[in-house]
Amino acid sequence: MKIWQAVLAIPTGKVACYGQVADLSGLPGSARLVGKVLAALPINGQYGQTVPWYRVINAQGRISFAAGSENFARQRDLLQAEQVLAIGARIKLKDFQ
DNA sequence: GTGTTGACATTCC
DNA sequence: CGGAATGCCAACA
Repeated sequence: MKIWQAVLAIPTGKVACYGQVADLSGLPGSARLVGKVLAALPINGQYGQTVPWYRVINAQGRISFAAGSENFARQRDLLQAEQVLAIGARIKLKDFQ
């Protein structure tokens, strides 16, 4: 199972932290991989589907991008569109994992 | 085949 | 609560 495949496995309306994605990929403890791979891999459906990279957040329930960056805003919007409520900059992992 | 690169997690102050 | 230090391995040139 590749990283991006694990990301594809995240159901709509839910989120996963990097550690969970790494675990699903069979790589526990390799959370950095996830970020690296997400940055390098298809954001544009090159594997036949769009990779929901925006459903992947860090263990603190926050977006990994710098607040105020365009990617941050885009991810936050996409998550809201999936009914993932964010309190301030925090997402309720407890309710969405 | 080798080396570099990270969108992090976890633990320990 | 937060900051620092460490480990991790796939993707890419």
